[in-house]
Amino acid sequence: MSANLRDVAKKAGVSVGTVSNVLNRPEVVSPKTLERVQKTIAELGFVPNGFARQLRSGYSRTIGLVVPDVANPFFTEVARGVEDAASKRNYAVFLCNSDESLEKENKYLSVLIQQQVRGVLITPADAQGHEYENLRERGISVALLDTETKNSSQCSVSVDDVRGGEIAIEHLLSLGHKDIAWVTGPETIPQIVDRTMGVTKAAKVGKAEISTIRVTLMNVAQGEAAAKKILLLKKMPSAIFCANDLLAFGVMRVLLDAGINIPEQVSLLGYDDISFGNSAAVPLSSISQPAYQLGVTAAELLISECEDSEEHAHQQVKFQPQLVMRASTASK
Amino acid sequence: MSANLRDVAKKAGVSVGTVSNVLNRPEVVSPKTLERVQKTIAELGFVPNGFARQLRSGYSRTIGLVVPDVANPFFTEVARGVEDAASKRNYAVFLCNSDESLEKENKYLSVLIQQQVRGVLITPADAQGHEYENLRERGISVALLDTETKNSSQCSVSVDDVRGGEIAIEHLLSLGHKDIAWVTGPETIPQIVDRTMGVTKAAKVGKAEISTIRVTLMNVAQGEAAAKKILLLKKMPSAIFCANDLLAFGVMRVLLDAGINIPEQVSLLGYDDISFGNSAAVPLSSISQPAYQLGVTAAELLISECEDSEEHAHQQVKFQPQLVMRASTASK
DNA sequence: GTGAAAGCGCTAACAG
DNA sequence: CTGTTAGCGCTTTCAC
Repeated sequence: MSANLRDVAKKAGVSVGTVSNVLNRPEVVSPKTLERVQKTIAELGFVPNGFARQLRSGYSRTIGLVVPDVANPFFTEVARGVEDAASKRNYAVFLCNSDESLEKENKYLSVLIQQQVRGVLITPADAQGHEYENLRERGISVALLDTETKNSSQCSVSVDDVRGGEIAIEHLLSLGHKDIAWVTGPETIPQIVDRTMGVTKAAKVGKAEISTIRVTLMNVAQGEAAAKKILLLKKMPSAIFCANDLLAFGVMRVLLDAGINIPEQVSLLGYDDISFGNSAAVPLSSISQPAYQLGVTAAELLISECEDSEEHAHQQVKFQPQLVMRASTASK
Repeated sequence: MSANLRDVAKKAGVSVGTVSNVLNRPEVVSPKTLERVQKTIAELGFVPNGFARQLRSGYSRTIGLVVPDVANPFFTEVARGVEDAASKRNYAVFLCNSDESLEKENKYLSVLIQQQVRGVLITPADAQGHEYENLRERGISVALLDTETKNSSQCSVSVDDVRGGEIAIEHLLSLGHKDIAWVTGPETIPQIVDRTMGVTKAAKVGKAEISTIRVTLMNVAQGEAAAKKILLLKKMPSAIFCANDLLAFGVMRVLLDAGINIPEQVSLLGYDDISFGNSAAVPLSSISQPAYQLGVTAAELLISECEDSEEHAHQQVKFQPQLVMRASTASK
């Protein structure tokens, strides 16, 4: 088995306390001893046992990241941001996919409690009350990711989804579109609720007519299904706005296959601006969100809360979405 | 703070040993005591401290997953597979991105040792010796992911990359292409070495001429750079084979922008068959790998090794790649 | 069937 | 500056 603190101490001819000091407060150890102990540590390939350390100190250096699905490029980017920022602060990240199911979310939360994570970054599966009191009671910090919080007793990092919905419709309106299909996901998802609110608001102002096509999952296949429904409508809309880019890709495929030109016959607008949008059959116009930055900011906020919960002031950071115009939207 | 074993014991009027028994071997506890203790546990919302438990028992229920970059859709799929399979067995997964750097890989490995993971699933950053003796010495199981191992003392789950390279060239040869550009990554990456071997082998058999364009990272931007180099060649190849789909997307973009038709003027073939290939400007022909399945299989193998290292027989699982023909390759 | 007690490996007082 | 020591919360003999 591998070496432990006592082995190092014995071999270096010092006490365990000194070795512990070398590890945790090297500045209080004399240079000579420091060097000798460090050499021994290297020789033995000693790595401190995290459990024991954490058991003693009461704190781990791990955080949990709970997202609906890392396979969605938006969340993949977010996850990379979280991971990079956490790693910079020497934290390790547990990755959990909730698949937008409350049940899976709870299961993972309980796993994370057992693993004694220091904090949790979560994109809630459900629009309702994200209190996570059971975590807080245990001293686990929680920050909301890509979701805004109403109460100011927790941190959140989000993108203004209401504004995103607005921007999208305003863009389509500016191109002369008044008859717009809104391909959207389950109303249980907070982001969907907000974007819909923005859509409705902008449509009212601009006197546009919105027909809603609701799907159960936000992926390419469901986008294809949605497009098939649109093709059956008595009157084709002149523009289609999708709640994310994956849906838009699915819609694009089916429309092109049906011989409908984009953007000549129908304008198509996505959401998330995932990097592949650029390489699509028709480069996809989209609403861009700073995904990587979102992850970085959230991780930094969470870790700062973990490390000095006294000093820490909860923040609600809100990024602004941006319209990225490519080839898939055009004047009517 | 939250309740611990002693609190439960005191409240229930029993000893800590008994509470521990309730938790771990309920069958040895008398029904009456059992019920009383369980009620107390529920009342106090007691969740055992994982550290202490693991410190004592010596084993955690966590594994580490080290991949070059989760943002690459291929590895995202793999990661989902790993996560799903691990979660089914009640393991939590640490996610680490090595960015194809040995230094980062080592840093993460040391973090994982500290976290006392039970096993590690790794796609090595470097083609050379993946022994990971320092992990094994510590009783941490290691399985290679998307990389074949030479020695039979460890598990590996991989896809036949030599064959993949061959299939690709054979496909292009069958379409009449004899002058092929091979856009590839660093030779330090095992997958690259193997695919190149397959390419070379098939080219020799088919008497094709291969010109190699090497890039440092396997992403879209580098694909664009490679395409610019190809445009400067005195003689354009009639087909381009890229070491992954991201490179191919970059190449596609630049060629289309330069007014070159795909596949009429140049055939383009990718590798990985990521799901967006379908939605690309020209639907991308590619070599498909069972990414999700790869992740699931690797996680199951690793966990089975962790749980009974006595019984466990090391396995080298090798999946076969498959040609997926779409619109980007055609007869010369 | 239950309780007492010895650590797992480490950190953080506290003495010296 | 270094050594000694008491636990962190739990599991696991070993008595009773």
